[in-house]
Amino acid sequence: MQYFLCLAEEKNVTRAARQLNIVQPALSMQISKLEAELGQKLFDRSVQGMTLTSAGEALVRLTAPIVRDAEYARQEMAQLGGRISGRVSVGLITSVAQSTMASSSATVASRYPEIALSACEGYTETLVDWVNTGQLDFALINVPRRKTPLAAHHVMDEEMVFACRKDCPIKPPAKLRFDHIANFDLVLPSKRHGLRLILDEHAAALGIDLRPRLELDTLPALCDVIATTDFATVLPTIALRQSLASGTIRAHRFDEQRVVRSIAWVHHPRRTVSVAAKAVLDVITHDLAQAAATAKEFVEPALRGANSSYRKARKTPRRKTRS
Amino acid sequence: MQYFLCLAEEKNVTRAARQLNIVQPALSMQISKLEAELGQKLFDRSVQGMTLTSAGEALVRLTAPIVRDAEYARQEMAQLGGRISGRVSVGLITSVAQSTMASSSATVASRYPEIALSACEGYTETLVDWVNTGQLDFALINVPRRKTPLAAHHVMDEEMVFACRKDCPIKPPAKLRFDHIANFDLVLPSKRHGLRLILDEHAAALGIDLRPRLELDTLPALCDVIATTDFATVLPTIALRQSLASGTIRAHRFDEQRVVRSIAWVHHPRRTVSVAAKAVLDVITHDLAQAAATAKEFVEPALRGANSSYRKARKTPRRKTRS
DNA sequence: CACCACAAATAATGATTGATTATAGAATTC
DNA sequence: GAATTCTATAATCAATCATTATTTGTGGTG
Repeated sequence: MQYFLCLAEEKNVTRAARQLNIVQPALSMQISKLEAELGQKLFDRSVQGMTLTSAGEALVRLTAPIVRDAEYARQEMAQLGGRISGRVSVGLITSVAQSTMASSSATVASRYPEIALSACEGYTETLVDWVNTGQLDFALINVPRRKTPLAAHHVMDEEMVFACRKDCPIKPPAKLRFDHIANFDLVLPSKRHGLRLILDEHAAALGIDLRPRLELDTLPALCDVIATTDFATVLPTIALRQSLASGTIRAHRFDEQRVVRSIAWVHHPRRTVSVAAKAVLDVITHDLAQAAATAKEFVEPALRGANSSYRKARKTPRRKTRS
Repeated sequence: MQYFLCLAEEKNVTRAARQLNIVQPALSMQISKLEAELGQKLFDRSVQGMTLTSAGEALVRLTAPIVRDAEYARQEMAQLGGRISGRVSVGLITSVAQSTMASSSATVASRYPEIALSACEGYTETLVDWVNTGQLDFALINVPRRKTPLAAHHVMDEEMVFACRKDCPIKPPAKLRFDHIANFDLVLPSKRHGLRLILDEHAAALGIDLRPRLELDTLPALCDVIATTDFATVLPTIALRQSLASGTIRAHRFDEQRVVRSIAWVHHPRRTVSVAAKAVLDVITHDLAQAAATAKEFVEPALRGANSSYRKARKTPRRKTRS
């Protein structure tokens, strides 16, 4: 039924199927089955797609409220939350885990005492794997360039910034370009890391060859290296948040040739996400947005507009320490 | 979801499951799965059944309109009928087939030109089998004493009456009892026939032993024998309709120890009946009721009350000849 | 207290559904 | 006329759901 409505909107089996996270023949079959069951044609087939017959239009009118009600019911039940329970296991890429889990796990524990949460950290690729096999209910990952078989939902975009020690001898120029980083000794995540892949791709597109002197996958360690040596790095802001807040390092936004990484949450396309899992997701994304917002305040040059003055207003931003 | 609402009403898994044409563990599993998905208990389990929690009540309020709308949508789509199409194959016990198919097939053909109808005749038992294997969309059968695995819906009850030649030498008494039939030479359907089973059971309950001199399963032939010889029989009225209308035989209602057979339509419990099939079913049941009504007019003694005078009003009832 | 009766839950197996890959057919477009 | 784009069909494979058989738990009864 969902299928039918989606197709009715898209008027194109292939596209609708993609949107529904299934393959085209599956949709074709379901639709023809539906038509057989109702004993009437719902679509007029043409080469530029499928268009509703009058019967199809009638069915849209009849079924639209149903899915609307169903969606509403789901949400209502989720909000009935005091008693939400269940086992929820999530996977997070390290940057997300580092910046959210301390606070998020506490929030979940207090707000949903009957949820048993299990969070694990891992590389995008392995997390996708865990989700696929059902070991994880969902995962927050870097959007992979390659198609995954999972249902993905965008969470946020985040800029990757240059970072080095506070009093680094080599000062980055005011208008920092990505290719300037060749002048620094770099410490970066290994190739197994999604962030590194993004950097490599970006560099390759600009004809640069990234050759870090050091490769480190554990972010706290990496930050520590930055803070205590003259190494520099390029990381998303939230990964640097702790160190930025403590004032040991500083971060510079690129003026052009910006690098952006996107975070998405993924789940098994044909397994419904429990309300408990959704609740956990909400908590984490909320904390993640929070973390990103505060982290962004430390990056130089300050963003133009309201944000900038806002940042200047408080030199020592408080941060939630809820763990 | 249907399951949930049904259980909410019944408050008893076993009974609800029976009503849903599934077995008890199936329902148990589905419900607990639903609870896991929503992360909250929907029922309080006790020994005298299951009672809704507040969350369960909330879900009832939320889902009841959905199934209502869905049911409404089904019906609407069915009524949008001009264009109903599809292949429909039905099975009918002989008595029903004889009295309806001539007219019903014509009606279906004219009213639903895009339905391809295939009707077959058979014994209750074999028809049930065909339905089970999916060779038939549904069947009209005698309600079997044994449980079938099919979903059954009552269609009509019908009296079985004594019948013999118009000028039979042995006149049946005014107040006919079932055990009187032992005085006649009987021709009855064979033991393979559902009607015969009903008669045998009825006879056994009364301590009578039915020993027909002749066994015939083809109803027209049987009627012919009745009309042309001194044999007598006991059959449901509609099976005798043709011969009664032509005046060659006469039928007598039993005064006591009545025999009633029930007709039901059955379909695969987990296969949805297409609207085309439903349309065909409607036509057949309508014609069947019609046939039963006209057939009843010929049976003696006339029924008391309104019916009786109605019958007397027209000695030569017209009958639809639509074939 | 053992025993039975009844209701629901669990486990193992089996059938049906639905998704997937691969492929074919029909209609445009270049 | 080859390539592209869209939908439909066929065969295979996985997951869901239902079934039978069995177990657990609770209350009534001799």
